[in-house]
Amino acid sequence: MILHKAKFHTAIGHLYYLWTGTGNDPEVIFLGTGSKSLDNHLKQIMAVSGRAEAETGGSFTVSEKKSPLIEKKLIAYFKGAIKDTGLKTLFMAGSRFERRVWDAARKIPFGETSSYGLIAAAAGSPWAGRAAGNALGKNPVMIIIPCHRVIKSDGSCGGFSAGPDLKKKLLELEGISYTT
DNA sequence: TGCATGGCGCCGG
DNA sequence: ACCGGCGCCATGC
Repeated sequence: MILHKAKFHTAIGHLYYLWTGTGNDPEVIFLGTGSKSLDNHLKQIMAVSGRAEAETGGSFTVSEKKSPLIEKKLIAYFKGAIKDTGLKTLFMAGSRFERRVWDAARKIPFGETSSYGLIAAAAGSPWAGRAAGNALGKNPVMIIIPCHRVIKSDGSCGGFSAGPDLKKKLLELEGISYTT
């Protein structure tokens, strides 16, 4: 399996991503704000695959390569031209619970918010709001899975792995403001 | 197996 | 409104 990694500049700063597939039909494996976070995710993938490799014999090669389509969609999103990137994702790490949480968060529409408790319930564990927060902190594809739309049940903003300021910025792009 | 660690939630003071 | 405490739950070491 071939994994591509690349970096580009956007309205919210540099973004680093990892992807696979073809130019017309890319699958995003990771999207984040730091090269370090990308490398960490790559490590997790290797750790997970190390176990799978024993059975399948499969392996990876990683190379630097851009995806014009991925970059175009994200830039259009930041410009406000589209409300959904429509990009495909591929989870190569993460527990069952984490994947369920990510899938639940993906369904939150542009301009709307949900809460950690509600996401936990949607993931099948109604009282696991805290754990849902942990899982969202490991969201491998920010923006594509809009975990920034998950806020605290009391209406306050809550945390964000890439920094609370960026969370507010992403929400403001959708007409939701946190002046405080 | 146990224990600490979180992007939480709720109730008191 | 702002805390502190306590309960909650999935992970990692």
